[in-house]
Amino acid sequence: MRTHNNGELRIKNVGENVVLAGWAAKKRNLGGLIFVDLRDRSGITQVVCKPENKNYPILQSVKNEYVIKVTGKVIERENKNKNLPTGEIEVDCLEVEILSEAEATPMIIADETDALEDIRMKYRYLDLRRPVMQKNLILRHNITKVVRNYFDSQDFIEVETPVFGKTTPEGARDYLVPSRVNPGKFYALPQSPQLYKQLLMISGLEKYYQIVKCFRDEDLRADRQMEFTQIDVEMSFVDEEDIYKMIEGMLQKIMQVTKNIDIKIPFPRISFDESLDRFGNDKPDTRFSMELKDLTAIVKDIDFSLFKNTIAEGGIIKGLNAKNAALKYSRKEIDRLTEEVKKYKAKGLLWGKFENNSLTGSLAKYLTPEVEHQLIDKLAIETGDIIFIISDQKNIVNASLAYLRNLLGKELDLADPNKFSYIWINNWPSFDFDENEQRYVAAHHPFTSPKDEFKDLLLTHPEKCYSKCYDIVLNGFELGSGSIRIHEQKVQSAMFKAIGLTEEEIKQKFGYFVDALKFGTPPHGGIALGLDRLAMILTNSPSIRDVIAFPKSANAICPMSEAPTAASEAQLRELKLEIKK
RNA sequence: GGUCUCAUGGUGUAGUGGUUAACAUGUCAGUCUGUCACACUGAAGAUCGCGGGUUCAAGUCCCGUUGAGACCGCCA
Repeated sequence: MRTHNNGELRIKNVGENVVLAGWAAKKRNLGGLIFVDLRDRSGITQVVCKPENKNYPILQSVKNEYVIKVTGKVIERENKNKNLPTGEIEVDCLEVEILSEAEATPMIIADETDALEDIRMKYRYLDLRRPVMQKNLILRHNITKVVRNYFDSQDFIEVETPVFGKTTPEGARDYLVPSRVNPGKFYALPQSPQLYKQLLMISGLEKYYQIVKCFRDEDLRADRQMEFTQIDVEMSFVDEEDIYKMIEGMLQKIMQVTKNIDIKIPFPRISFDESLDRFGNDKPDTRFSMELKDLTAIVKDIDFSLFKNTIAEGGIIKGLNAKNAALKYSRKEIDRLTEEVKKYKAKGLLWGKFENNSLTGSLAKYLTPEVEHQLIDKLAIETGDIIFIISDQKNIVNASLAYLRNLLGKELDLADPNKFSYIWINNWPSFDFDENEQRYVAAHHPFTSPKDEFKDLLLTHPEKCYSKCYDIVLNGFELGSGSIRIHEQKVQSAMFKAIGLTEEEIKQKFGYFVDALKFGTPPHGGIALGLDRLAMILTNSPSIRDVIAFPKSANAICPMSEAPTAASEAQLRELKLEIKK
């Protein structure tokens, strides 16, 4: 049908007869001369038509987003457009055929559309005509292409695992699918192919990967969808080092191909505890420093009831120093930040500016010269800096300061959007204590191997156990999470008991897996990386929705198709389900 | 489950309780032979999300409701 796409013609093609097709992105009718910007996935070529051409009236009738086919000759432009790759040439039209007409679109089809997200989602097919969206999807495609090539070159096998599976008790809420053939019973959609991939290791596949859809029935966010894609990896006869190396190699390739950036490997690594200590959370944005400092020891003796009470109740006092930001943060701005940290249950935000060699601000009057000195030293305060301090229970201090750190990073332009800063967070605690359920739950999942020295403490001192678990973090986003798995039946059984499962429950929920462990299990481990998040970060998109072709809204609704919809009575009858009144 | 924000021509916004709801863009008609955000002239296009209330008077204030978004909880 066509001889060229709309992005490829150059000055060297002048004189060639070509056939182009695409959407009329823009028509400029000068009266005696018509220009049409013909757009397809590859770009835009300008078509020109003069009144003496017999097709002039046809082109006159063409409107935005009509699909047309143009036969013509490549000519050099009188006025060149440097902003367009094809800007040195244009196609002098000989024949025009309207392939399909278009109504006026509800949104402008251009990178800089003015439509808000709900309109973009409702007319997603039009939104996806925008070059910027196509670029996002193409980058995503390039990631998966690199992933497949990389793992293939490393002797991995891609294996597909079932979508209809068994409900998993730990972790996120499952999506349930009623079974018509087995009335009253339900499949669960996988939150991850965790057990399948471990079974594949037991089967002796040794190196598995899969680019796989996963499902979680939890509330959505800008970086979370109910269905999402993971790069899922599992390897046998490996330790943590082997996994780090393999994944670093993959990410290095991805950065080369998609961003033309050579990232340094190995990535830095810090422990979970260190991350919490220095950044307040387990997913630090390491593009900038501005680390948190524990000030409890320094300020413990000053006469300030807030600090005294905090310490008496077992809390801590931490702070950070925003270099050179004193001028940017007026009283009003500080009040705004105070409101922001309240989201994370901080009751207030102490601050201080360094002026004329002394600290001013909400903290100043409580400080002795001695303590002031130590503070200045600890936070490396210089003229023009502003410090923020929060005094509360440890988890509140960390959560709110971590949030404040990210917020300041954004507002002070410390987080360079063109920088990509990977870091491993490892050495995680094996368990969290669930206050609601009053029991220990697996911090990662119950198949994560404890560090060797803690294997015997699972049942006696779960709070002391650390695991062979690691997260890969990029620019403050948790990109992936993995672990060396438990391959010894004894340890697995201790782990299940530690999280409060009875023999009965273990058998009922994980019986098939426990059985499998009996028959010769290689040491194995793996990781799963969020493809959507990676694509989101690499395209500098504000939302994961910008790298998913047809995403759901925050209320788990497809704004285009309006799914989910009510089921018909007949459908429910077949499933032997009650109709919701 | 909770907190907050938003809803006004197709799209994006403005709109001190008071006349005919304003602007940009898009659409339509016309003029125009070198535009590329073409330019210029003109026109059409809104029961101000929905329901109730306060008031002489509501796009504006109040209550409810629906939808959208951000965040907390939840979720790796």
